[in-house]
Amino acid sequence: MTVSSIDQRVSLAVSTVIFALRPHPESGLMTLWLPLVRRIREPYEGMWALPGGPLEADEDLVASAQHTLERTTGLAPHYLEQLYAFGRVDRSPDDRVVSIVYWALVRQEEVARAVDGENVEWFVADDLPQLAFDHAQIVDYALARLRAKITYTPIAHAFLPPEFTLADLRAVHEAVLRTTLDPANFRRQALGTKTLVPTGTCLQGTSHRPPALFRFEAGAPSPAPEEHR
Amino acid sequence: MTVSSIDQRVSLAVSTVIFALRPHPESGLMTLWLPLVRRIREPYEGMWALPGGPLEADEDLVASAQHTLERTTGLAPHYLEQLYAFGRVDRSPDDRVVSIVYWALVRQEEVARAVDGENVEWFVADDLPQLAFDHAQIVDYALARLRAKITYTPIAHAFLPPEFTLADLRAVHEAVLRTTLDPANFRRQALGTKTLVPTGTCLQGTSHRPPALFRFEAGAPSPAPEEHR
DNA sequence: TCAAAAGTGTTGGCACTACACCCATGT
DNA sequence: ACATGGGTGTAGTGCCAACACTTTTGA
Repeated sequence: MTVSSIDQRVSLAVSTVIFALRPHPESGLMTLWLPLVRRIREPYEGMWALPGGPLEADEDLVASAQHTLERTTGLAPHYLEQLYAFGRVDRSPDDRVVSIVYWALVRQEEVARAVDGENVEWFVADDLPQLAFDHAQIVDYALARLRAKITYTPIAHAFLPPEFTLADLRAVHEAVLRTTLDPANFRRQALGTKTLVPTGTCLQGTSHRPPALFRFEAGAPSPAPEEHR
Repeated sequence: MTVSSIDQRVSLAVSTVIFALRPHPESGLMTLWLPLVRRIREPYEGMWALPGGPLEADEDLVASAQHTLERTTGLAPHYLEQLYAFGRVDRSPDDRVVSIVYWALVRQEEVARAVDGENVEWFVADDLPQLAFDHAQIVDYALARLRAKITYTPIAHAFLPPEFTLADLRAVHEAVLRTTLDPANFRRQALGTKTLVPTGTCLQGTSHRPPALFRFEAGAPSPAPEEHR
C-alpha cells in the first residue's frame, strides 16, 4: 500500500445538531426543526450539512459547540450535550476528519431571524434533504437520543420560556415524541419529578379556567462529565 | 495573547477502560478490575494511566480501541462501546490532546498472563492509585456507565463463557453492582428479557440440584452508531 | 348557560419485592 | 437423612394508563 500525497494527519471538527420547535408548514402542528448550512466548497459543495468547524487549539469542546451555535442561530443554548464522536476512516472523501458532535436545544422565539439568511436554513427534522458526509446518520442518532432522553429527564423546559403552564410542557413532549399524551397523567408525572415549582400566579385571558404557571428548578445534575458551563 | 512556541495542533488519542472480574485480594469476593499502564515519559512519568495511543490516520476509532486492547490484554473484547470524548484544554500540560475513550468488557480467564508484565498491571477498579491526566474522572464515569447499563441491557454475559448458569449471571450482576440480589426475582427478570436460550443441558457435579445452562442470544441491537464490528 | 381546558379521583393491570415452599443432587 | 442451592408459587405494594368527574374561567 502506497502512502498517498494526502495529508497524513487526522483533523478534528466539532459539529452541533441544533433543535428548535416551530409549527409544521402543512399540518401546523408543532414539530422539531434544525438549521443546516450549505457547503460552499468541496467535498459535497452545495449540499446541506450540520453547522460546525475545526476545533481550535485553545478552545474547549463545549466552547466550540457554543461558538457554532452562536454563529448559526445568534444565541446561547438552553441545553447542550455531547452526542457522540464519529470517526470512520471513509466518512469524508480524501481527508480524515473525526467529528465530535453535540446536540442542543434552543427556543425558536429567540432565534435571530437575521442570521437565517445566506447559507443557513431551517428544516423539519424528520424531513431533511440529502445531507453531506454521514450527517444524516448523525441527525437520526441525535433525534433518537432526544426522544429517549425527554422521557426520563426534564429537558423539555429548554424549549420553553422561564415560566410556562403544564399544557405548554405537555405540548413540547407531544411535539418531540409525535404523540398525544393524557393531560391528567402527564400532570401527575411531571409534578412527580419535583423539578417544577409553582410560581403562584396563573396565566390570564384564556377563555377557560386559568392554568397555573411553573418555573423549572434544577434537580440533581447528570453524571455527564465536563459539561459544567 | 501571544502565540506560544508550543505545538498549535490538536492531537487525538483513543484510550480504553478495560473491565474484568476477578476475586478481591482480601475479601475474596468478585470485583471489577482494570489494567493500567505505567507512563514511561513526561508528563506524569512513572504514574499509572489508561491504555491508549494516538489515532492513526488509516484506523477507525473502534479499531484503535481494539488494538489498544489487544496490546494490553492480548485479546479481543466481548463488549466495546464509546464512552465519551474528553477535550478540556488543560487536561494535559503543555500540549493539547483530545481523547476519545472507549470502555470494554473482557473475560478474566482469557487474559494472557504474559502480557501482565513490565508496564501493565491490573488494579481493583474502586481502589486505584493516583492516575495521570483526568483519567480518574474518566474511570469514574466508565464505572457509572457500566453500573447503569448492566441494569437495563444484557451486557453481563460479556464477562461469562458462552454457556453459563443463572447463578453465574447473577454473580456478575452482584459483583458489578456490589449488592446481593434475590435469586428468584433475578431469574424471572433475566428470563423476561428474552435474551437467554436454554441449552437443554445442565451443569453436573454440584453437590446440589444441577442448574440449567443458558446461552446468550442477541436481541434487538442498540441504536448506537458505528459500532458494527 | 355553555364550551373548553384545568385539575382531581378512581379503577384495573402490570411489574417488582419479599419470602414461603418444593425439587434434585452429592455427601 | 440432610445440607445446598435450583427453581416455582404467591401475597403485598407501588406505578401507570384510562377515563369519569368536578372546577373555573370567557363568551
